[in-house]
Amino acid sequence: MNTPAVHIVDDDDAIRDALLWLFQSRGVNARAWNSAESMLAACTDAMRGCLLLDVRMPGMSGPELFDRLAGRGCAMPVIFLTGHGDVPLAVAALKKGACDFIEKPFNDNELVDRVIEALALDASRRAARESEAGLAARLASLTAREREVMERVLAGKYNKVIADELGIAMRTVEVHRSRIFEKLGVRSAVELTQRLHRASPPRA
Amino acid sequence: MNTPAVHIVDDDDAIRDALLWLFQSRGVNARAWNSAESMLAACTDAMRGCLLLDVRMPGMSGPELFDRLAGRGCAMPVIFLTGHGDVPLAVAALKKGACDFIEKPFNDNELVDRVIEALALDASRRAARESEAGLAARLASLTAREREVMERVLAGKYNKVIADELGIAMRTVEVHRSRIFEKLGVRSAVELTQRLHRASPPRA
DNA sequence: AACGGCGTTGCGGAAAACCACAACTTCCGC
DNA sequence: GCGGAAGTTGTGGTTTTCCGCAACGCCGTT
Repeated sequence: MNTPAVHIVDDDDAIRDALLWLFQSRGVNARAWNSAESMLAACTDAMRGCLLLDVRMPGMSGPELFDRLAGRGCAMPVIFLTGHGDVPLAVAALKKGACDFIEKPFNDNELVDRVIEALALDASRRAARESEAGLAARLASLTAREREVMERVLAGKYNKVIADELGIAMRTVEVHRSRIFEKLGVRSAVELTQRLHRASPPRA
Repeated sequence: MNTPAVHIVDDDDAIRDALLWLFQSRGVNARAWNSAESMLAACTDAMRGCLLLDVRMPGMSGPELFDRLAGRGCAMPVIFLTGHGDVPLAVAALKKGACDFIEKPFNDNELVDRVIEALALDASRRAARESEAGLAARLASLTAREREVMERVLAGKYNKVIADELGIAMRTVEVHRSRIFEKLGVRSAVELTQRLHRASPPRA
């Protein structure tokens, strides 16, 4: 049901149809909405692919929809389509994380290329999140105490020190430690740190 | 000598002077060049701050200068100034890593704000590179053999296994190991992995 | 009350890491 | 050839980690 697709949002019937035809003729799955509101209502987390949004529409505008979706945690790449070359708008959109910003009239081949890029971006992002999600689930299965211990293990502290800090016996720390490793599927503190750093790379 | 500054490149004398005056009146250090070529010739790695480039200039254009500087490894954030609202150009510039793209006529306050942002970005980037450079220098001081050992330590292998793989005695591995820790200023394998991951975050 | 999850602890031992002291070889440049 | 850097190894001993086995108390559910 939720196969990756380019999700077109445009109030102009003619343009929607033309875009649908264009993408389908190129073998790209496409769906269309005639308003930002209807798309927003239909959007679920399971939706995959990318968005192709008209900037200027009656009611909710493209950028507005973009903000709403972002606020909702939607991670699909967004490409804007605009008829009037508004540079500040384009700059603002890209700085907010839009994937692309294309002026009408557009070149069919170029548009399709950009969309395919965006679809690929979504796929790779999604793959990255998958593996993160797996780790997150495992992290969630840790008990509070185990997390306290893990924190200190990651700080490179000796079990002895950790025991002192938490006011418990060394043996207890050892038990927690091995439970942590078991639950997270790693075999050493080194692997642990690497897993965590891979999952949540430091970003400014 | 190389205090952070906004480096203005514009062929129009009047605009250059106006910009210089604007920034200096706001307490922002500024320097100016009348062509991309002269700026390129004067640019050194030690130069700090940000660039404010006119897009359209006789000879080398702003975007062209941007490319050249990027190729040379210059890391200063770049803001483009353009008189003619060219959306595809703006999109291309931002996607290539430009910091901002502003249309003339610009609002003085806004321009200054953007420049200040860019200067801050440069400062923080530079700080990040500093610490990376420190680590890189230490890594460089490792001998080839030590690097071989480090690799395997980071893989979470036992000294015993490493010794087998390298065909040397366990004791030798221990010596290398402690040398590595000493040279890199860490006290455990855990700290080591964290240092390395902090310095070079994984990016797609 | 019985059961299970969680946190706790002790004992005892195997494995691994860590360390100071001491020494040998090779290779390279002065 | 001498001095030094790098790589290598051994001895002996301390410290830490890692584990299986066994057990107790608390708490919430059934």
